[in-house]
Amino acid sequence: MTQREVFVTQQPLVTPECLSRAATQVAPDLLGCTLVRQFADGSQVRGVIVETEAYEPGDPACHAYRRKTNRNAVMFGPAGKTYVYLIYGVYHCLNVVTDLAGIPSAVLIRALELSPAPTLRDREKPHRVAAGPGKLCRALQIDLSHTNLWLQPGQPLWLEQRSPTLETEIATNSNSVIQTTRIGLTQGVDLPWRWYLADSQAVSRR
DNA sequence: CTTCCGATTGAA
DNA sequence: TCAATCGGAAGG
Repeated sequence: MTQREVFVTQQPLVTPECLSRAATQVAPDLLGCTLVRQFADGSQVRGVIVETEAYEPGDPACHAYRRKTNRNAVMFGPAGKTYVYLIYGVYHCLNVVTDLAGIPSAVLIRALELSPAPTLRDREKPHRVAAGPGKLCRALQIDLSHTNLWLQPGQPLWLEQRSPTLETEIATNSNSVIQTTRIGLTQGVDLPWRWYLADSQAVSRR
């Protein structure tokens, strides 16, 4: 019997320490990292993060801008947890909580390049299936039950660092990352707190 | 309690 | 340009 060994090169995890910095620092650093979704049966769907936005204290667009509520409470806690909310009663959005406890902030994951590309009977182009915060949550079956969870193996979601190849590319080529203003906001529209990988076809919008 | 609204998406 | 659809936040 011929059997081939399959070597899974798993990158180091993105740890709470790494995430315990300003959201505006973490957001660009998450580009190229992999979001892993593991289901109850052990199966996984992975996606490389290609677009992010930062939300910080003093930012009128931040859900924690006014006060601490039941919904945004997790943003006031330590870095490394999920913050999922429902938008327009239709879509869910996934955030990674950042910075020190007491500094409510988070990074919105806006788009993923799924691997392998989904083979759905979908009218959508495969590389666009997770091209948007609502779409990626739909693709990875993320809902309100996934808020306030630690991002670590054993949980439904966790983060892995960039591959050495991508790390080199991003570190070497200053044109590989684009920084612009955020999308869909009614407040804080001028803050340049959105980042995306220039080469990605999964970016929600340019 | 009532009213209003949104860090979206895709169809018209 | 605009509706869908609902949890949460604000106001009375």
